[in-house]
Amino acid sequence: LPATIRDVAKLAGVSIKTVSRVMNDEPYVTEETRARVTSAIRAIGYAPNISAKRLAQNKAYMICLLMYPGFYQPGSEMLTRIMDIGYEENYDILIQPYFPAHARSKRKLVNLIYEQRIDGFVVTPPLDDDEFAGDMISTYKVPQVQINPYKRNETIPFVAGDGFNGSTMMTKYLVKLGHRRIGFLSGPRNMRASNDRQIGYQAVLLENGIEYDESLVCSSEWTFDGGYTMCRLLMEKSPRPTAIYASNDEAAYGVIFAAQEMGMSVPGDISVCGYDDLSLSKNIWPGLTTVHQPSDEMIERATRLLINLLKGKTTEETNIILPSYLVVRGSTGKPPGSGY
Amino acid sequence: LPATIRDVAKLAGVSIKTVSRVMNDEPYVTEETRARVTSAIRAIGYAPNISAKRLAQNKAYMICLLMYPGFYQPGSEMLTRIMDIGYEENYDILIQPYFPAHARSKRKLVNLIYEQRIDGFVVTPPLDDDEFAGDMISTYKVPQVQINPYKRNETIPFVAGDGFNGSTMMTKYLVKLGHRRIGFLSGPRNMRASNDRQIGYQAVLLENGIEYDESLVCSSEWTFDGGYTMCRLLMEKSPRPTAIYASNDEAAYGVIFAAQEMGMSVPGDISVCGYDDLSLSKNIWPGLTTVHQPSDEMIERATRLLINLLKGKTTEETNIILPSYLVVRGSTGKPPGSGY
DNA sequence: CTGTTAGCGCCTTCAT
DNA sequence: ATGAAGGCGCTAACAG
Repeated sequence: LPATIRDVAKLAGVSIKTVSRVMNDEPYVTEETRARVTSAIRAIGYAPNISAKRLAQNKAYMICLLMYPGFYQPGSEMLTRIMDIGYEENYDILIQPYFPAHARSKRKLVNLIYEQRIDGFVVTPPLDDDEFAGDMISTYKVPQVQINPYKRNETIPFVAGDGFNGSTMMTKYLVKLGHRRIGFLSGPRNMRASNDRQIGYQAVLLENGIEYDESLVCSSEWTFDGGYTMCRLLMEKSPRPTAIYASNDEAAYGVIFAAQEMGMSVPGDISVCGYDDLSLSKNIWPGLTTVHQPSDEMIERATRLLINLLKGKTTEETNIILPSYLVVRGSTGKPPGSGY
Repeated sequence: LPATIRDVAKLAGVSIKTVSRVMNDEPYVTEETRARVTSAIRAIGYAPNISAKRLAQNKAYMICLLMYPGFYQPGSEMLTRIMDIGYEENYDILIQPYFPAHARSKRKLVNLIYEQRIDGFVVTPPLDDDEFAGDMISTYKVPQVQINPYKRNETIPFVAGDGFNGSTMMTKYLVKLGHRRIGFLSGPRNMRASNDRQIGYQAVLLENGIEYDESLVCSSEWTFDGGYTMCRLLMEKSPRPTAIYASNDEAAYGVIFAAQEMGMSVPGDISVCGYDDLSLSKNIWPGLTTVHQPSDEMIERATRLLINLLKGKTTEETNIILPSYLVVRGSTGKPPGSGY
C-alpha cells in the first residue's frame, strides 16, 4: 500500500498540513522543518495521490487535445514533446479524436466536460469551426486555445501558421523557375490555412502578370486520394500545367504517385510541390519541395499557452503567428523544354 | 456549478446511495425508483465526478500506453480506435513516450506509478526488454500486457504478430520470382519481430538450397537512414543482390530512396520489399511490396485485454498471436535479365 | 429494497 | 510558523 501524507507527517513529527506546504512549495515553513519533511518524503517514497488532489482542488489537471483525425497525424516527436510539457507542468494530456457531426464524438465531448475530466482544450482545425464543439466549450466556459482557427477571434487565444506568406514564397519560387501554368490544389473550405495558401498563390500570379486560370485550380480533401484524383484531372487540360502546387504534402504525395503512374518523370516532365513539410517529405523520392509549417511547434506552443492560462498567467501573448519557410528538394525544376 | 449526487438524490427523493446504485447498474432497486432517479439524472444533467470516483474506489481508471518513440508511430486511425475503447470502458488512455535509459523517462514512469495514476500498462517493443521499466512494473505489481515481447513469458499476457510465417511468405515470393541473391536488413537485436523475420528468411533460403551469404545480411536500425545506408553498402557487393528485403517498411523507404538516387530503377534494376505495411507503403511510388502486420489490431487487442483483466475477467486468452499476410505491390519484380 | 455512516487523501480555512 | 477541523463527491460496509 502506498504511503499517504499522514505517514510522512507521522515520520517527520509534524502535521499533515505542514507536509502539504512542503509538497506545494508554500511559504511559512522553517528551513529546518522543511528539511525534516523532505527527508521523510524521500525515506518512504511518498508521492501525492493525484485523484485526491484533483478532488480537493476541484481541478482535473488534465487537458484535452481535440483532434480531427483526417488532418492531424501526431508524429511521435510531437507526442513526445507535448507529453513532456504535460509532465513538467503536472498535467495529463488526453488526445481525443473528434469527427464533426458524429454522434459518438459529441457524446464523448459532452462526457468529458460533464464529468469534469478536463480543464481546457487545445482545438485543432477544422474543429474550431464545428458548431457543436464550439458551443459546448463556450457554453461551459472551458478554456481553450485554437490552432489555425478559421476565424481569428480576438477573445479566443490561438496559435497559427503564416499560410499567406509561406504560399507566396512557394509560388514566387515556381514562377522564378519559369512556370506559368501552375495547377493548384486547394483544401477544405473551413480551414484557414487552406484559404491563406490559395490567396498567397493568387497574389503572386497577379503580381507577375500571370492570368489566373480557374480551370487550373481544384478543390479537394487534403489527402493522398484527393491529390491523386486532381492530378489525373489536371493532366487532361491543354496545354498541360508544367507544375502542380498541392497546398498540403499528403495531397502532393498523391500527385507524385499519379504522375509517375502515368509514366511522367518528376520533376522532368512536371514539377510537384506541397505544403506543411511532413516528416516523410524528405524521405520519398524525389524529395518533396514544400513549405515548412512548424506544426509541432504550433501544438507545443498552444499546449504551453493553455496550461499557462489555466495557471493564471495573464501576461501571455495569446495571438501567436509562427513564420514558415521554403524547403527546396528534388521534386521541382524548370519547366520541360526550357533549356538545360 | 455542476450537479452532484446529492442534488439528484434530493430531486428524486431518495438517498445518495440509491442514486449511486442506479448510476452503477447495481441490483436491488425497484424499477419504479430506478425510473425516478434516471429522470432526475437527466433533468439536471448529472454526471459523476470522475476524481471522486477514482478516490473512493482507489482506482485510476487510466491505463498507460508505454511507447518507444523511434518505433511506434500511432496513426490517427489507431489513436481513434484505442481512444474509443477507452471511452466505452470508461478508462482514460495515457500515451507515454519512453526512451530506454533516459533519466527523464524513468522519472516519469516512477511518478506515474507512485502517484497511482495508472491501473495498468500496454508495453510496446522493445520496452518489454528495458530493465528499469520491467523492474518498476513488476515490483509494484502493476498489471501489463506486452506487444511483441522479446521473451514470451507465459505469466505476462501478450499480443504478438507472426513474424516467422510472414517472413517466410515474403522470402518464398522473392525466390519464386527468381531471386537468388537477396539482401536482408535485420533490425534491433532486442526485438522479437526482428529475429523472427530473419529466421524466416534464412529458413526459406535453406529450404530452396540457396547458400546463406552473410555478407548480404546487414543489421541496422529500423529507420529510413538505416535502410538508406545499408542499401549503399549492399550495392557495393559483387555480384550485386537482385533484391533487398528490409525487415521493416521505414527502412525499405530508405532503400528505395538510395536506389533511385543511384540511378537505379525499382523494380527494374532491383526489387525492394519491406515488412509491416505502414499506411504509407501503398502511397509511395512504386507501391511497396510488404507483409501486413496488423499493428493497429495488436494494440487494440492489447488494450482490450488489459482493461478486461483489470475488470477481473479471467476467462480471457492471454497469449494472442495474430497472423500476417503478404501484400504485393509494384516495388518487386523478376531479377534483371531474367526474361519474362 | 433502501438509507446511514464512515472513510478515500488531499486541500482550505481559520485558530493558535 | 504550525495545526485542527471540515469538506471535496463518491463508494463500501453495514444497518434497517
